[in-house]
This record gives sequence, structure tokens and C-alpha cells, in this order.
Amino acid sequence: MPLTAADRHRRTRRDHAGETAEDYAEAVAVILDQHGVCRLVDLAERFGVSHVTANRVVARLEREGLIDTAPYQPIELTPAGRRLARAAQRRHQTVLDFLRALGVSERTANIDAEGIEHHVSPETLRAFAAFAESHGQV
Amino acid sequence: MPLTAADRHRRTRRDHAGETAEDYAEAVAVILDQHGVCRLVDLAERFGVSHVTANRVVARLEREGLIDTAPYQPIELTPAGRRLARAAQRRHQTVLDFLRALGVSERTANIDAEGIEHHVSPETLRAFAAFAESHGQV
DNA sequence: CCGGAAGTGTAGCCTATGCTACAAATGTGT
DNA sequence: ACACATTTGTAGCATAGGCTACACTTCCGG
Ligand SMILES: [Mn+2]
Ligand SMILES: [Mn+2]
Ligand SMILES: [Mn+2]
Ligand SMILES: [Mn+2]
Repeated sequence: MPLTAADRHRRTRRDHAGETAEDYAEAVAVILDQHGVCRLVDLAERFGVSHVTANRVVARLEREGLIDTAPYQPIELTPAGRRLARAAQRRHQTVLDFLRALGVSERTANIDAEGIEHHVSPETLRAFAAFAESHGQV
Repeated sequence: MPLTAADRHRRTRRDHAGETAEDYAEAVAVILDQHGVCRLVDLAERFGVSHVTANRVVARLEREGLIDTAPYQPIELTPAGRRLARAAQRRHQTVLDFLRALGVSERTANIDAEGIEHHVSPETLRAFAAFAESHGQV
């Protein structure tokens, strides 16, 4: 089948649909790792949004089986959430390492990786990893 | 200033806010180039959305001064729209060439470039262009 | 010239995310 | 124990972008 522009754009929209879940799962994992507990305010601060926005996202991810919470209680990840967080963290790290290996400045690499990561398919991720592997400065 | 996670995510959200404008401007330019005129249905088909969705996007971009239209008439670009289209096309092409130069398959490169392009800052774009320049197969 | 196809517009619905303002719960320190 | 700061929840608003169903305009061919 030929690849149409519509196919490309549908895929990009699909990437965006899963983006919040990936970033939030990753964030919860990071915060748990650093602080032991993850509170709503931690997420709000990390994403630069109001606690209301963070609250609604958490509620959605709970519906989707990624997050485990009770009212006024800290936030935890379900097994599915942990798997997603792991995958997101690894992919994020690979994209970041790749941009650094390409010679992009630390600041820019950090910024761009946050958006790029969600659009990198497995094949491209492998190419990124291979390049970082062979060109990365220790 | 240290770069916080909130800064990264705010930047990604900003990228997404401008994404539709960039892709639609690019699409109008491409369609005008290929068909002479750009109709709403052409945009709907290109993006894989209903004509209603395309209609609303066009209305917004007209409010924003990028598109020129009259009811039931073909769609044109304002000077600002043409400038945006040009920039978007060039950046898209650079990202695509870069992925190909990296060894990513044609199909995957085409898909991933559609999302990645909007998160590539000027510095990273320069790095992409330099790599494609030196590693591209003719 | 006129009837139907194609294109466009509009009403009304949905979800996802953003916000402020205000209310309620939690928990901490004295 | 209880006041106060912190945290969380909720009400209500906005925009962007998806959709279907239905109405209207344009345009073209016979
Ligand atoms: Mn991200
Ligand atoms: Mn994106
Ligand atoms: Mn594009
Ligand atoms: Mn795009």
C-alpha cells in the first residue's frame, strides 16, 4: 500500500493521543524514585500546569489502568503503568543520547527530546541507538 | 537559568500549538502547486479528517492571517501563510533527508518526519542538515 | 437550462487540556 | 488539640480538534 499524507497525519495524531500517558507514567516513576512518594503537586510542577489539569490527567490514566490512587492519597503506578514508564524512560534516554551524540547542545537536546521521543518509531529508535553507540562521547 | 522539566513540557506544548498551522500552510502550498487550486476537500483528504474539521481549522487560520478564503471559494495563502509554508516545507524536507541519511527506511522516515519536524529547534535542524549533507546518498 | 453530484456550511455532540476561584481534606507544629 | 499551611477536589469557563447528520450552493453534463 502506498503511504499517503493522511496516513502520516493519522499516525502523528495517534502519537499525540498517547503522549500524555507516556510522559505522566515516566514522571510518576521519576518522582517515586526521587522522593519516595508522588503527589499531585509534584506532577503539576513537573509539567508546568495547574494542579487541576494534573488531577484530570491522573483521573483519566486511572480509568485507563495505568495509575493507582485514592482521594487525597499519593499516586502510584499499576503494573501496566510501570511497564509504560520504563519503556518511555528508555526511549527518552535514547533520543537524548542521540541528540547529544549528534553534537546538539545539552540544553537544546533536553528540550527537543521531550517532543521528538513520541514520534520515533522502533525502527528509527534503533537507528538512533546505533548512532549514539558508535558516536557517543563517553 | 537551569532548564526544568516544566520548561521542556511547556516548549513541547507550544510546538503542538503551532503544528496545525504549519502543516496546513504546507498542505495548501503543496496542493496549490499540484492542482492549481486548493479546495477544502483536498485538505480534508490530505489530513484524513472530515471536511468539517478541515473547515474549522481553515477558519482559525484565516482569523490568524495565514489563509485567505471566501465562502464556497478555493483556499489561498496570505503572504504570512506563504512564508510559513515555505519554512515548514524546508524544515520537513531536512528532517526527512536526515532520517533517510541515517538509514531509516523510506516508509518509516516519511511517517516519523511528520511528527518530529515540529519539535526540531533551529540548532538541531542545523545538525540534521549537516549530517544529511555529509552522509546522504545522492 | 436544469438536475444531480460535488463541495461547503452549520448544528450539535464528544474528548483532551488549559485556566481561576473556591471548597474541603490533610497533616504539621506548637 | 487546633490553627494554619499544604494538598486535593470541584465548579465553571475556554480553545483545539475529532465526529455525524443535514442543509445549502456551485458547477457541470446532457
Ligand atoms: Mn515527552
Ligand atoms: Mn508532537
Ligand atoms: Mn509537514
Ligand atoms: Mn507535521
